[in-house]
Amino acid sequence: MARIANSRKEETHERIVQAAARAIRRHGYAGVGVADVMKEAGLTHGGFYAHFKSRDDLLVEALARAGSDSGAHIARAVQARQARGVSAFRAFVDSYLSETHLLSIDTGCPVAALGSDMARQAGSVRQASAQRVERLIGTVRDTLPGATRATASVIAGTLVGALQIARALGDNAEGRAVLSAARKALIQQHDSAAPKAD
Amino acid sequence: MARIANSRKEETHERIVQAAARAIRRHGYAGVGVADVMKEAGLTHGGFYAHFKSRDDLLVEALARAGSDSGAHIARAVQARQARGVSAFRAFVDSYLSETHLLSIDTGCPVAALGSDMARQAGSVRQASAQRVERLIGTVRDTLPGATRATASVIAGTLVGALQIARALGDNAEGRAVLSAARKALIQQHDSAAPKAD
DNA sequence: TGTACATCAGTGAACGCGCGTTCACTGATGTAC
DNA sequence: TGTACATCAGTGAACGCGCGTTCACTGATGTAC
Repeated sequence: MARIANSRKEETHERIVQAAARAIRRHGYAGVGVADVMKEAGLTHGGFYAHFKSRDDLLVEALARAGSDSGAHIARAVQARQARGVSAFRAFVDSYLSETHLLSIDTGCPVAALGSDMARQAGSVRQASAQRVERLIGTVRDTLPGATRATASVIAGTLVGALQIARALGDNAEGRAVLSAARKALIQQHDSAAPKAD
Repeated sequence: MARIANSRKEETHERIVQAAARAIRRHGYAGVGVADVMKEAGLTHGGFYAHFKSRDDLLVEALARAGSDSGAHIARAVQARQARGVSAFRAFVDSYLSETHLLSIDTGCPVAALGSDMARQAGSVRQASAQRVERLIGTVRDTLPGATRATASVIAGTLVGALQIARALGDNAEGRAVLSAARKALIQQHDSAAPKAD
C-alpha cells in the first residue's frame, strides 16, 4: 500500500529487481549472482543487503516482477491482435507461441524460462513459482471463458512445453515448426471461431 | 562398438555416469558438482579427470544415459500396459503422465527435468540436449504411427509442459489433477481406439 | 539565507566456503622371465 | 610357482576463482535553528 513517494532508495530497489527479473529468465535461478545483478543495476554488490534480506528474497521479488511484466507485455500483444478481429484465445496463443517470444527469453514468460527448475526450489521461491504457474493457468482461462481449470492447465502445459522444446531445438526451421504446429493444434482444438481451413 | 570387456575402469566410469545421470535430473545442470558425483559413485574427486576431459563432457554422457535409461524404463511400462490390451499411444501417455513419473524426477525423462535449462547450454551440452528432444519426439511418433512430426512435437510439448507444471504445483491434488487432465485430453484427441466415455 | 548536525544510500574490503581443475603420489594389478 | 618390474586406477592436497554475506566507512541529502 501507499505506493506514493518514489524515494531514491525505492528507485534503486526497482532497478535491482528489474535487472534480476531479466537475469533469472536469461540464466536460470542458479545462474543469477548477487554481484552480477547489482552491477547490471549500476551498483556495487555491498549495498545489496540494504535492499533484500537474502538472495532468495531477491529471487521471489524478481519472479513476481518477471511474471507481471511478461503478463502485461502479452496483454498488449493480445489487444493489438484482437483489434484486428482475432478472438482472445487465438490472439493469446499466437502471442505466446510467437517467434518474438521464442527469441526473447529474458523478457518472456517465467514459467517457460524456469519451468523445470521450479520443482527444485524450496521455501518462498518454490511457493512463488507455483503461484506463477497458477497465474498462467488463470490467464489461459481468462481468454477461453468456457474452459474448465483442467482444460486450461493442459493448454498452459502445451504452451510452456512447446516453447521450451522450440527453444531447445534452436532459432531455426525446426524450432519454428514446433511453434507453428502448436499454434495450429491449440486453435483448432479450442477456438470455435477458428476457420476450418486456410 | 566392441562393448565386450568390462574392465575395472569401465565399471567405475559407468558408476560415475549413472550417478551423474541421476544428479542432473535431481539438481539440474547447474546443480551438479564434480565432487558430489564422485562421492556418490564412491570415489574421491581427484580421479575425475582420468575419466572425463571436463565437467561438460560428463554432462553430455550423463544426459545421454538419462535419456536411454528413462526411455527403457518407459518402454517397459508401456509394454506392461499394452499386454493388458491398451493401445501403444495410450500406454505411453499414461506412463509418461503417471504419478510415478511425477515423483521420480531423478529417474524420469530428462527433457521434463531439464527442459527450461536446455536453451541456456552451449556447445556439446546444448547439442546433446537438442538430441534428447528429437528422441522424445521420435518416441511419440513411434507410438502414434499416423502422426506427422508436427503433431508429435506438439504432443511432446504437452507431455513435458504438463509434467513440469504438475511438479511445480507439487505432489498434491493440484499437481495430480493436471496430469489427469492432460492424459484425458491427449487420449481423447489422438487415440482413435479411445472409448467415448468411461 | 546560512551553518551544524543527523540520517542514510551506497562503497569496497574482507570473511569463509565450495567450485572445477591439476598433479605428485600410492598401492593394487598385471606381465615377463 | 615365485620374484621384479611396469602399468595404471584412484587418492588427497593444492591452485585460483567466484560465490553469498558482513561490516566499517564515505559522502551526499535533508532537517533544525
